[in-house]
Amino acid sequence: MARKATTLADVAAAAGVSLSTASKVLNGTGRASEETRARVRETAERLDFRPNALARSFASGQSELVGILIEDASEIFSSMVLRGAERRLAAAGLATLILDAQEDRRLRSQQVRALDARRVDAVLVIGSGPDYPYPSITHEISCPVAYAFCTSDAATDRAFLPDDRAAGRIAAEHLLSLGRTKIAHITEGSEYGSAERSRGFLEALAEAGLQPATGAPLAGDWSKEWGFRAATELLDGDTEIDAIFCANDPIAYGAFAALRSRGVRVPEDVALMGHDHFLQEPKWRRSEFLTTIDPDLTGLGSTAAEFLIDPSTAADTGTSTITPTLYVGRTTVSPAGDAPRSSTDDVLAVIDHLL
Amino acid sequence: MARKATTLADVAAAAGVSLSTASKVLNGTGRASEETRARVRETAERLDFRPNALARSFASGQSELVGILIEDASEIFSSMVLRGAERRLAAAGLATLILDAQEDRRLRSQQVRALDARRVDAVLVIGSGPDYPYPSITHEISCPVAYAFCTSDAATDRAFLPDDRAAGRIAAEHLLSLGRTKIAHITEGSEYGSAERSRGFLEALAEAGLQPATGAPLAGDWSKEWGFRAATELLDGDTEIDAIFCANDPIAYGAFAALRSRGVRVPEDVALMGHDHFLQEPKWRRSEFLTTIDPDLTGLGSTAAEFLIDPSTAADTGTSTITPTLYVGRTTVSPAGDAPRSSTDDVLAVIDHLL
DNA sequence: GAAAGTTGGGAAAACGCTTGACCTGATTCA
DNA sequence: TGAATCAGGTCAAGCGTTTTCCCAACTTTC
Repeated sequence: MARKATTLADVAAAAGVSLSTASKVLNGTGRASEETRARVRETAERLDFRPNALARSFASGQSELVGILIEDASEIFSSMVLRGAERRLAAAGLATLILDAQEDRRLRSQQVRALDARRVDAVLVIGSGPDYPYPSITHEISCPVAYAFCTSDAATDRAFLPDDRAAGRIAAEHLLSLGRTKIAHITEGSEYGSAERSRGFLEALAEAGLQPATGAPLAGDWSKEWGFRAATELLDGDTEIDAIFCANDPIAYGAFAALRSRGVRVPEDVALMGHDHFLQEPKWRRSEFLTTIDPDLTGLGSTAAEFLIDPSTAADTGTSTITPTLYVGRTTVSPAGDAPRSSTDDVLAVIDHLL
Repeated sequence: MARKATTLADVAAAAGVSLSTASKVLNGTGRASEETRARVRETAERLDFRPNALARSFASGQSELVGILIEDASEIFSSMVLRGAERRLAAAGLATLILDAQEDRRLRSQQVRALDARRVDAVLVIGSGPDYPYPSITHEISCPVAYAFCTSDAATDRAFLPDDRAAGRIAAEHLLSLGRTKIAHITEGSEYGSAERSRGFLEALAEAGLQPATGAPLAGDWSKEWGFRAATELLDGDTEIDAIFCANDPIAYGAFAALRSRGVRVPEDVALMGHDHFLQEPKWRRSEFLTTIDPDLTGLGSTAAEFLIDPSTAADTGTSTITPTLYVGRTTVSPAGDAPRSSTDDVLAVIDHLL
């Protein structure tokens, strides 16, 4: 500990130049002969000069710090956005100050003040999804603000959202491209939630002159239990189906269990797909089992970060969306030829036994 | 944006006092009459004075920022430690600067310099577990450093680890308390890894005059596949067992699948337990299915943070351990009375964790 | 009623760096 | 040859606080 830090003044003195010259050389601003540059650099190195970032920030008015206001960092979706943003910012040499509001309004405004006090260069707000507009903080702080995974309640704020509608379309197009036509849709039923996803799905279906096998989507909640129940009822009913699009992965897993328990072959008899893809993260959970759609939340995070780093990369106002990606797994397309059975197959066997 | 910030000087002038008086009042240092205090405070309030934290830090030498150096924030164990630490620090009004080294040595030392440059008040290193000693950075930076979820390679550094030995003991004691005596132990086999956990387990067993049913623990890796395989072999062999302690939860889930696939009842025929408990986080994954031991990694994080906030709370050198907690689930104790227990629940649990 | 203490408050020196104005000598241009 | 240009540097003014002295005016104390 306690090693009296060497200051720029020390370096300047040791190198026989003025303070300002030393500063300019080390920052690459201003002019200096090649010789002087070298001497200053070498001296700084030799003296193990570590610029005091506090002083620098203070003097230059740039903290090289960006604040991230997140509603709930332990929530899986937000945390993916966070990760994407962090990486991008780190790559740009910006440190991040992450404040978790834990859904507490009072805390939130305190935190805005704290970020303002620390003179962060920019703020990224990570919300709880498209359905929860964030109270705009753009005017409470004097730096650029972007909203990721939420909109702000001020329409002119810069926001980034996943393209849920596209996700729905992609799902429909994938299933249609496989020749499936009797497609069921198990979704969540609140007014918001999966609405856009379903809308996109229905649109694409309609463009192909189709509608869900059940007429309307089956609406419940986001749980695997609901998936299990819905699929079971579907099988017990008399609508014939050859595919199911579930609004999220848990529902799809539940549906899968139901299908298998009735001896329905997936994907041969019924193709199954979900949406989220995060169950396959991190590495230890990776699998190529379920066909699903990845809203690319980390991409969303990095895009939002990119905007803050260099606002010219995007329109500086309004909301833009991130295009999702389809991940094809074994629940819509059978492995080619006699692909080696994975240990997952064992599990499937187990499930069969259990029921 | 751009609201020209009001400075302390503005406040002082408006309140008709000197700069220093204003500063003292607002910080509660120095002396001032009650009347002056009130006036200054009121003026600051009225002018919406937001102290420039950068300047303050610069002047006072205290950044009110603690750096967190984490090896891999996307790794579940470290991230729990991180969460615990963050919460504790936030509660103490300290912001955290989180740097993810992503297991890159060069990056790591850059990051240490970055933290030093920013004059953080303390640094918390979050490692990758007891088996990966972290190269001590204590002398590369002039502030207190604590190591959480790892030791440093300098014995005198302050480190915090989970008490793996105690975890093993607790497991044994739980199973013994249930009257089980033919207990198998499926663990991971590297030299380090689960060694302490197993040691504690074997010790406690020995104290009861027992040893594992199989004589020695079954050693493999950390995967559910290994759990499945080991349990299968166990059932195929001729050692009789009435309980299995698995070194982690994935192994336990694999073992569960194997047991169920053979029609073995859990817990009636064989009691099963694991270790980790994190699969049950976050909320949407919570379940009380598997009996397991929680190493209390968030507690570890907050304890380490506590140490940095107030070093007097603990010895200021050496390693200390965090006591784990037992969570009793349905794999060792049947639900009381005739609680409904559909096998569907089990299946869903399996799907959830294995696929 | 003088010495000693206490209380309220101010002046000014850091803190370490950035930055723009300015200076000097050499080179170029007309 | 004189003016204009330019490279290479230096000077000094901030930046917004904290903090260390120091002072004046009261209060006690003996």
